[in-house]
Amino acid sequence: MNNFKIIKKDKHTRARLGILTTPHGTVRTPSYVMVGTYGRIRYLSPADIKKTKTQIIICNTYHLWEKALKAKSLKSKAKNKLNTFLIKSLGLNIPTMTDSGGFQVFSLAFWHAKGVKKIFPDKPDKANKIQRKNIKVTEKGVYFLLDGRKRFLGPELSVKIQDKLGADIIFAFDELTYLLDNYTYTKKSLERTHHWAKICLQKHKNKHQMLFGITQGGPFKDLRIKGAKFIGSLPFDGFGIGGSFGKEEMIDVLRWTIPHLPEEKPRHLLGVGKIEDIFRAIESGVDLFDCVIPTREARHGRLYTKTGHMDIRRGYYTEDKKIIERGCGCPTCKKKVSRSKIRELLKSDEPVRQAQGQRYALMHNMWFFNNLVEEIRNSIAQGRFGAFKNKTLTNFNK
RNA sequence: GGGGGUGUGGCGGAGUAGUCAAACGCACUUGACUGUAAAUCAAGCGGCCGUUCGGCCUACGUAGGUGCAAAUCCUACCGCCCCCA
Repeated sequence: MNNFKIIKKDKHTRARLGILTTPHGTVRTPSYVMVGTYGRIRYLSPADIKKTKTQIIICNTYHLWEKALKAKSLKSKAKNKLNTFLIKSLGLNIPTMTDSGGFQVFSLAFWHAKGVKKIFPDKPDKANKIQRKNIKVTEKGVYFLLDGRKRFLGPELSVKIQDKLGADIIFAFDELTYLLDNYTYTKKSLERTHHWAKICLQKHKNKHQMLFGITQGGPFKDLRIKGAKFIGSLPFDGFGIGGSFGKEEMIDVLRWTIPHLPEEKPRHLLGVGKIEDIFRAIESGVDLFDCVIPTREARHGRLYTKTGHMDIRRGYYTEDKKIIERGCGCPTCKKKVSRSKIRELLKSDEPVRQAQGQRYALMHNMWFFNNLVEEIRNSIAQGRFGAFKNKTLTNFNK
C-alpha cells in the first residue's frame, strides 16, 4: 500500500513536500511529531492540543508497556483495525506513532552516567568509560533491571505491545549505540538491529498499522551505508533514522543514509528537533521528526520566539507586560496571556496555578514549532526554502 | 514596673567559643535540556585581587570587656516578642 505521496521536491536541496495518509487522518510533511510519552501531553486537554497545530503525536512503548498489556484489546469501529488504547488515552482522533522502546535500551543503560547524551555539541570525553550497567543486550532482546526487577524487552514483544497500543505508525525495535562505542561494538549492534528488524516484520500482522524500520550505524560511514541499504531493502512502510552522534555528524549521517532509502517512502529522523536541526533534517530529505524540546523546555520555562528563546522563570521578565511575541498567533497569545503572567503562574506554590502556567507555556511552544514547520512547508511549496531558512536562522540567533 | 526570650547575608532560618564568609530553604544570576530517568538538572550568589590552587579586606543589632581565640561568654544601650502586674 502506498500511504505516502510526494507533492513537490525542492530544486536546491533534498527537501520535499508530502502527504502521509493514516487511518486517523493525514499528515502534511515535513512535520514535527510532538512527544506524548505516556499517552498524553501533560497539562493539556485534547482541545488544547488541537489548537497547537499538532498533526501527529508519538508515544512510548516502554512507558505504556504494562498498561497496554493489561488493557482489553478494543478495535476501533472505523474501517481500520487498530486498537483504541492510544486515541482514547489522548482523547484525540489524530494520527499517532509509538516508539519501540529501543531508545530506552540506550537511556536505561547509561542513565547512571554523567555526560551521556543523544546529540553531542562537542566530542565527548573519551575518559568517560563506556559501561553498560544493569543491562544485557543479546540476540533475543534486552534484559535489564528496573526498580529491582528483572525485565525483558525484545522485537517480538515490542511489536506485540505496539499492536495493543494501536498507533498508526510503529517502529521496529532497535539498539542505539553510544557515540564513543567502538567500531566493533557498533558493527555487532548493527547486525543485531538488522536481525530484530526482520523479526519485527515477521511478527507484524496488522496491515492497518504502518511499520517503520530503523537505520543505525553510529558515526561510521560504511556502517551507516550498510545499514541504510539493508533496512531500505526490506518491505517497511517507512524508515526511522536513529543514533547518537555529534552535532556536525548528523548531516553526514543523513547524507550517507538517505540516498539508500526508497525515495517514495517517508523518512523519520528520531529524536531531533532544535530549530537549526529541523532545517538541516528537512534539507537532507527528512519528512518527519520528533523531539521533546517543545514540550520539555516549555515545562522548564523556556519559551521560543522568532528572535530566540527566553527563560520565562528568570527575573528579567518580571516587568514585561507584553504578550509573548507580537503577532504570535499561538493559543496563549490569543488569550492575551502576558509573559509575566506565565512566569507568575509557573513560580506559584499552588499546583493548580503551576499547571495553568505549564499549559500556557506548552501551548505556546507546541504551536511555535508546528507553525514554524508549516511555514517551512509553505516555503518549499513556493520555492523559497533556502531564503526562508536563512531569514529564520538569522532572526533566531540575533 | 517585674520576669523571660530574641536580634545572623535580599528574605526565612542553622550555628552558641577555634575547622565560620557562616548549613539549609527561598529569591536572584548564569548554563543545560535533541526516539522524556526530566513540572528537571548543574553552577554562582559580601567586597577586591588571582587562570587553577589561593590571597587580602569587611561582616553575625550598637558600644565596650574577658580571653591566645568571640556570631558564640560578660556589661551597658537600642529594637522586637512573650508572660506577670
